[in-house]
Amino acid sequence: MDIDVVAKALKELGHPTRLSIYKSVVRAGYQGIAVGSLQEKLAIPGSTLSHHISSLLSAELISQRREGRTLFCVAEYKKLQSVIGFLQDECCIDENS
Amino acid sequence: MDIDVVAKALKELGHPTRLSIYKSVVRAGYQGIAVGSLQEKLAIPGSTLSHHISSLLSAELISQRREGRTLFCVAEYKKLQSVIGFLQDECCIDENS
DNA sequence: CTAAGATTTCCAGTAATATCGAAATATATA
DNA sequence: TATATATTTCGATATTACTGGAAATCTTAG
Repeated sequence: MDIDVVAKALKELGHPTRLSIYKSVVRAGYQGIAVGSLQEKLAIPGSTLSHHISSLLSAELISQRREGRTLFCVAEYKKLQSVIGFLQDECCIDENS
Repeated sequence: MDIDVVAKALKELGHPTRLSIYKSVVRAGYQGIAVGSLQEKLAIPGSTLSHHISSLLSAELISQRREGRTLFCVAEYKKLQSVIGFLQDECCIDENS
């Protein structure tokens, strides 16, 4: 996995509010969680929330699914796995270098 | 582990140059790698490198050890482990919430 | 077709981050 | 002590990010 892609993902996770959002989305499972529910749960203005969601989308950490007027945010679990994989594989101790 | 602490660590890792620095430091093992070696290896100006190293230090992702005039950067492996742990534990699927 | 609900985009102000040359500091060596 | 080496701090600038109110969009329901 490309280091720039990993850095991008880590960067977007590296903000307290966004990390909270992401945590809520992940814990919501495969069905996801509505944007409105996130707003209620985290008590932040809609526009601010929307910006943060865009950031997470831009890193492909989450995706969205529409159901009527409601947009659900769903975690891209594979992305998180590959980021964790990078940290474990590329950033491990190597006595030969 | 506090979410703000994790976010801080992720934020500092979320920059391509810093992630490269961190990767080199981690792979250098417990002996660490000299600041000068990092500069040579990554070909960036000393002042820029120094700022990035400060960022990593501020997140306690690395520490330093002096040997004569040379400063070695050493990875704080426990920190990485706890960040990975957070992502795996706090950000796992939970069907009951 | 109009109104209401859900979410985003626009806009603007403010704050934080990134970059790097030059000067300063710290440490060792002659 | 003078000099060389290693690294940081200063200072200045450019860029990017964060925040949130207001307006716009998109979608469904009446």
